[in-house]
Amino acid sequence: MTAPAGFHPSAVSAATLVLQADCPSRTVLDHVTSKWGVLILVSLESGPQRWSELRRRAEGISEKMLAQTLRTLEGDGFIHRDAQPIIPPRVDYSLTALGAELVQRLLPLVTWIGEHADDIIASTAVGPDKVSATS
Amino acid sequence: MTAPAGFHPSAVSAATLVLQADCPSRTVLDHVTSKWGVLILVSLESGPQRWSELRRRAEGISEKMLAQTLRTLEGDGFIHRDAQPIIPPRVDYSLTALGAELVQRLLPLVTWIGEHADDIIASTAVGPDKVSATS
DNA sequence: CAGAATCCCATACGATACTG
DNA sequence: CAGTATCGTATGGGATTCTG
Repeated sequence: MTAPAGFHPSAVSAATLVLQADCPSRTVLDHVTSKWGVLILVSLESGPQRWSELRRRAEGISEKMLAQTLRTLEGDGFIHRDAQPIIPPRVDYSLTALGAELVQRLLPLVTWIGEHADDIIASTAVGPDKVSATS
Repeated sequence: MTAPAGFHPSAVSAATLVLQADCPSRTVLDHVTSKWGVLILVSLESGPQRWSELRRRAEGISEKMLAQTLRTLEGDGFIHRDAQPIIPPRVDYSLTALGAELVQRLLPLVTWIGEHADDIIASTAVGPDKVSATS
């Protein structure tokens, strides 16, 4: 079907699947890379967390987007939702095995970005070469 | 508690930077994980490509978004733009050294998604799932 | 506390037309 | 060929309010 098993174990073939418009991987990628998807997943990497805790950790997220992102990620099987029928309610979110696998691929990315973001933003030269420096 | 004693402090801290609202890494992450950012970067992994070729490979992208995404990524220093002053124009885009580093962190992610997307989407149980209308 | 529902706006995005 | 400019729409997403 989509992943020819007989091909070389080259990572490229599976990676380029996402370039195809009709491929399911496009959808999953969109879910994960949605504005808050990565942040929620990365936050959960440090263990199960409650709603209020996630909301605090993913700085700036609104309740609406937290709920929406959590539901999408849960629908994809990345996140497990544990609602305890008590008053007041307590709901814990955690990574599923699948989610944990995903996050393992996410961490190198966000870590690298975290380490290089300063340089990248600092050198914001919105031009091919240095924009005419000092002229 | 946010500082688990038994973990590797370096890796965790850089990864969680992105959770902070004011952190530059948030901006870079948004650029990279923008709707078309990942696709452009992954596409360029297989070597320098012309405008028209990128447009063809990133299926579904509009000219506007191709231009916009390329400029943002170029501004971040991930992509190099080589415009040849000939008629008709020929412009080649390629990854910079920085961009290549980034893509190395992107490939495991998109590869993994490419390999698991079918399962993920297939089992899409979004709450009270609608009965599959095979008709 | 953990959400759902509603309102509403900003902008991301696509389609088209135009240009050097 | 490789864009830019303009326009219109869809949707993302924040603020607020309400509920069990």
